[in-house]
Amino acid sequence: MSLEETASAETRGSYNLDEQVGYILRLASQRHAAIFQEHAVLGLTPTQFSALIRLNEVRQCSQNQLGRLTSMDVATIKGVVDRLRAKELIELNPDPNDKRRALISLTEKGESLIEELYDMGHVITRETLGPLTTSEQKTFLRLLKKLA
Amino acid sequence: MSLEETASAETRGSYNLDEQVGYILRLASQRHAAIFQEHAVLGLTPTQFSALIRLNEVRQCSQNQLGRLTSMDVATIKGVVDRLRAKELIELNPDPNDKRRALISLTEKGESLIEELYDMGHVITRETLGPLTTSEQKTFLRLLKKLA
DNA sequence: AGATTATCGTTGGTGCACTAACGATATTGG
DNA sequence: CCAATATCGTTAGTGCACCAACGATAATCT
Repeated sequence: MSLEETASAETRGSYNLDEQVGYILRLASQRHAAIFQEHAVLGLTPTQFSALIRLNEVRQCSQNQLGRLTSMDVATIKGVVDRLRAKELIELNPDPNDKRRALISLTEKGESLIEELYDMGHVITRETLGPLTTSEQKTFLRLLKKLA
Repeated sequence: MSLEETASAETRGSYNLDEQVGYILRLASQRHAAIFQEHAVLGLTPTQFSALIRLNEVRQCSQNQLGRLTSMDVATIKGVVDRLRAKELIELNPDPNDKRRALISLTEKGESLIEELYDMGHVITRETLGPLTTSEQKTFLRLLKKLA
């Protein structure tokens, strides 16, 4: 990076973008996404990962329920479910009690992946929080949760 | 939300999604995005906001430079620049010394918006960090920056 | 000077995230 | 019982974020 492109410390204005929580939050998310991608199996994305983990917890639920369990919009969870189905990690069956719903569950292939996902998650978390000491990590997670 | 949809604390598996930094980071980003949108003028998005602030700092630069200054991919900054141009907040002029480049700068309309953007940014930051005490906010920002 | 290498901006593709509207089905309340 | 309301999943649109490939232009290095 050339000198002129180093972020200038407020040469103009009384505002430092580099100190704004929203801006830094985006940078941290970008870094985490990159780390995730490095370790991801089957090209799984963070949202796909979350959906699989939740599905393993609840065993079975509708699409919109899964969205709420993972904090995804109905439109977002639809795309995620579509892609997980394409990867044959989940399957949809009609709900006998509600013709609107489809019950989603893990396939055998999905089931057999869970343990590996746990390991993957731990590695990613460890690497993401790597720049912090153990005690800083605890503090950070505690405060971050308050903002979620 | 019905009881069945309350996130279950690891009924299965040795993994708690709700404690993973990536997952919480996504939630916090979602919350910040919602707060931003509430206060945004002209339908500005966080990335558009960042680009305007940086442009006001450097006065003039190329599209890719602006991308680097705001940590955006070349493809991403292109879309942001396109939309800011459509809003007539920035303008592009050919660089006399480099036929590949276009020099980007704020328009008068963009210029006149900056002070308002500073105010807007402060309000958004304050509300986003609202759940934390002042001392927690400092700690949080310090640790978050380490992860960016 | 000429070939290699780098940078500039564009395009197409994928995925996440939200809004809004829609038809179908369920639930609720008078 | 029937009308109003709610929920389910789908679709279309916008925007951010990344990758990969591309032609054009610049810079570098024999």
